Amino acid sequence: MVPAARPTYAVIAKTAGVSEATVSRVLNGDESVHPERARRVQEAVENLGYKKNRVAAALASGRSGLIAVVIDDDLSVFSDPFWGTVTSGVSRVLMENGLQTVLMVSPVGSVDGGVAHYLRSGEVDGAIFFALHSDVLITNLKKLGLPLVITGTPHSTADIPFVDTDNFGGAHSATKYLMSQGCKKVGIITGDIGTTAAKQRLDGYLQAYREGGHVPSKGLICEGDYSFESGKEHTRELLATHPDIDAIFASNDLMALGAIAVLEEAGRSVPEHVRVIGFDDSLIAQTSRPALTTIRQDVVALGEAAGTLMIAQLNGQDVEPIILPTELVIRASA
Amino acid sequence: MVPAARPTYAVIAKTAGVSEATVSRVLNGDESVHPERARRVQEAVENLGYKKNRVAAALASGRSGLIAVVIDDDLSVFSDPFWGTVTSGVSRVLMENGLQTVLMVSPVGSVDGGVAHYLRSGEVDGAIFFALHSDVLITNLKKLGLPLVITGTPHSTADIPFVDTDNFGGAHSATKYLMSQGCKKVGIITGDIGTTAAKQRLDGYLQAYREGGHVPSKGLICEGDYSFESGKEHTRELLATHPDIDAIFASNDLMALGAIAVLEEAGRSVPEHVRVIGFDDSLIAQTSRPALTTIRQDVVALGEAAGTLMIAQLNGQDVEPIILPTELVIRASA
DNA sequence: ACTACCCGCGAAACCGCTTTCACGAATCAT
DNA sequence: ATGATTCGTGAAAGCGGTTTCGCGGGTAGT
Repeated sequence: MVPAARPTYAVIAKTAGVSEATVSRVLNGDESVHPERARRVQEAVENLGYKKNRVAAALASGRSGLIAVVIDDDLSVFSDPFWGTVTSGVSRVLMENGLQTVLMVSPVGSVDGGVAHYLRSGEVDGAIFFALHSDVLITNLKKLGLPLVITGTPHSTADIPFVDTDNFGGAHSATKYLMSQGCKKVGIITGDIGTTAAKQRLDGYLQAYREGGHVPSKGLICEGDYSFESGKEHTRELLATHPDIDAIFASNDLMALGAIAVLEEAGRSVPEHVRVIGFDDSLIAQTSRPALTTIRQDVVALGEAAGTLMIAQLNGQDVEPIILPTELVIRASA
Repeated sequence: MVPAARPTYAVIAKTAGVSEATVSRVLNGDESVHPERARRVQEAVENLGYKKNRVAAALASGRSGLIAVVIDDDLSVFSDPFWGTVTSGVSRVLMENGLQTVLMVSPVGSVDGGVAHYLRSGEVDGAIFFALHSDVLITNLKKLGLPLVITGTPHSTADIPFVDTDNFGGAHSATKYLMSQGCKKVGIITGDIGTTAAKQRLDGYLQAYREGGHVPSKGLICEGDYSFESGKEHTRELLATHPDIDAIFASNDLMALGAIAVLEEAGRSVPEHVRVIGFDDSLIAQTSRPALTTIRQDVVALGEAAGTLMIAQLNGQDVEPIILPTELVIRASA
């Protein structure tokens, strides 16, 4: 026996004794259908176990119900739990709203690459991008009228909706805290300065420094790349140029661990001689020894915010960027 | 000026001077079209910048070009980079084959939940599942004829294609190695025994023990849950019941770090007094101090294998499970 | 030379849902 | 009472491809 083919509007309409148009109205929440007939349709749907064919609906309506999440695989997709976590937050919110998440892990650089084509082709109703080095693709897509959300602050704030962690505030409070603990020479290891997040964290650090009435010597600022190795390397550098350094603020936890490793190798104990503070509050912050003092950012919430912003746009609402607060988590390293 | 609407078959056909049917043939690689006409079509496609509407194609052909990746968010989706990494591997392979990845992060338990419905509704051409506690949903879906791939070994090996790391082999070689270093009392902290991976790793450990001519005392086997805390807890337990323990094999790196933390707190240095070995070779294995000796599994490859298996099925090929080898990575902890 | 095939190609049906349009009935204003 | 609106509803035209079916012409078989 062939499994009963999935029912279509035709049979729903017949068993409910209405037209297909009415079925469509009921199933799309059109209020203008007489309650009694609506009930009959609902009933037929129940009894037949009807499930709408989204593909057909998509073709007819021009809305696919798919949202692309675009991740540039140039950078640290692998091994960095950050993106996966954000994405799951996004996905959950979208699902609750009847939308599906289409994952695109691909080099995004080119404005004419496969991704760009795909997005332009109208098969998705919107796209959520993860921090990019360049905005050209974005502004380009924006012209198409495709709803967009950026996770991370875009370079040009050309009114593209975005969500981000309060990088500036987090870095500011980290630095402030170090100073309040009596540190005089606070080094910073930034992330790739091409990213706005790294830039903002640097700015927060500088601002805190200024508020303390000082200006950090140029040499206290190192540009890292978020990797463990770069944390180690720049800590060695800092140690060489500033033997009297008494604190290091690393722009992520991984580099902070690198810093701690080098410091202890060099016989400086953490936090007694040098305090170290990270950023993210990722898993490794909790498991390292000494446990890492760090700035917590809520990554799942970031994803959810991105999803929310997308939904809002699809509903035609005006949207404002969302900046999520950070929290200083004091553990053993500072 | 309105942006030129995307061209359809109608205009391609007209400019190429052929019928829409022929356009379709050319665009789907049907060999039976006269080369000359095919060329004309290709040309028209080029000139007009035509891009096929996948939604329409999906409706007409019944193939959506979408593959679902289903992740049960009951377990450790957040904070565990594993799933994200596998997924990116999957995504890349699928993309190379013109397929898109639809992410579904959702409680999967129920056979009638939203996910099950979605999969049944024929909007995806296949589904890739991540390790589940139960197989009922799977066998259920299999009846539908939906191509399936499981990442992780299913409980019933009811010929569902799956990909997995060689858990048994990895655990076996880890334990063997510890013994070869002279360890006599090797404890194991397993993962949740409800998962086949945890079970297999335990089996590998037991097998190695047996080959060494001994049988581990019951008390040397602890069931953890892959968390840092559980690594700590069970290590305390082991220390209490077996003060003379000289090695611990943890079923993942995170628990291994927990073990090290407790051991050093208790004054046992690693690896001098107690050797510790983990599983995964995740980022934390490299950054911990002492750096963790561990069993490496290639997580990206796992995802790629899953993608490959899916493609093979879609092409109607017979598929065999894929088991990826592991590698012992010797660092400082053992 | 005549029938039997095969091959390349176009016409048209079709996939299942959405949406426009127009119609008849009911409601309202004058 | 009459014309103007409004309202619920169904018929039908898409949405943009895919695929079946059959036709005409060329090739092969006898």
